Amino acid sequence: VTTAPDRRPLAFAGVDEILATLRESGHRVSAPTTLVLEALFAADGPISVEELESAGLERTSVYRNLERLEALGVVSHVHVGHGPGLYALVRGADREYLTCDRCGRVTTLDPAALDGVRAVLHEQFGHHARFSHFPIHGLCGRCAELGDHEHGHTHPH
Amino acid sequence: VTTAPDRRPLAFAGVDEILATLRESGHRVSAPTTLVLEALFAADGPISVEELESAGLERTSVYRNLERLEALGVVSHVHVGHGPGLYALVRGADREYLTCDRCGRVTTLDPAALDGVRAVLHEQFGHHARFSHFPIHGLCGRCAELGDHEHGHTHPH
DNA sequence: ATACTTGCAAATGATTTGCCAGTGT
DNA sequence: ACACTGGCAAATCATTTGCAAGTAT
Repeated sequence: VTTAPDRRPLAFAGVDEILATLRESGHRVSAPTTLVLEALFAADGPISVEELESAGLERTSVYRNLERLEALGVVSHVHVGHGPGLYALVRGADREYLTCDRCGRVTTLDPAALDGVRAVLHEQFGHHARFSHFPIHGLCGRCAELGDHEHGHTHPH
Repeated sequence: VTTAPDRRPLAFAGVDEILATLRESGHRVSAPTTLVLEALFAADGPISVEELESAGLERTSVYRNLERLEALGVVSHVHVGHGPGLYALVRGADREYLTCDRCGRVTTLDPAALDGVRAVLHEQFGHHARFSHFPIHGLCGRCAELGDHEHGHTHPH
């Protein structure tokens, strides 16, 4: 990744805080920038560029703002199944994800919640697992109960 | 050519066994089909369509054969990082994968090897994890030792 | 003989890039 | 003013699809 200036935990209570921080850091704030942040702030989980577009934005502009905000550590994205990337605000620390291949639900977790899993993987394979960019896939409890039969998978192909 | 008496569904010792099984099941075997299977058989891990093409095949034909073979349970594919899908022969049971975001190495595991991880996830979240189609990402021991510094990631973006 | 496959071209979907006009500071 | 940003078109990349011609059984 490219530059990484000030690594302070861009945490905040609202979009205004982020905008102020950005300006103070010498970054420009345009209408799309504000709208993207507001949409991300309003969302209760990672959302797609398509959803951001519906806020009345140009797709390219959304991508460029997300890219910029991600480089600044304000935004991050996850790859869920075969779908497009899903973006979310980085609130304090990186979040990690669990997703269901059948119902598509994405569960956001505090990294500490997966320390147990990480420990097992490190012990067994010396692997340092991270589930913030590529989540843990599988079936959530509810969907698993509906039988292991073939149903309307969200992740075919 | 060996005779493989005990294996289950479409397990086998060589490409000839697979071809025979396919024909017996009423499927057609063409040159591309044979070449794709031979390339997959020769590979020691999941490989890309690009690599299969270098065996002198049409890209579209490779995709269609893989799709067909996958539907028959003979082939499966994994999504590693941001790269293209990687295909491998299904030898007996599904394999699961671990991959390093920095060096790109893909480690193939017997599903049982991840039962410990699966147990923790099931206990904590009621989640039934599967790492056969979407592997566990992170850093392998070797790459992690090289420091958590920013280097040549294979999974930027 | 006939249904299934191939090969090539064109379509799709997600994301990126080029370029020039517009604008935040 | 001037560098950074937005908008729009065109380019990539991986993968899929349409269709005419070829072929396995």
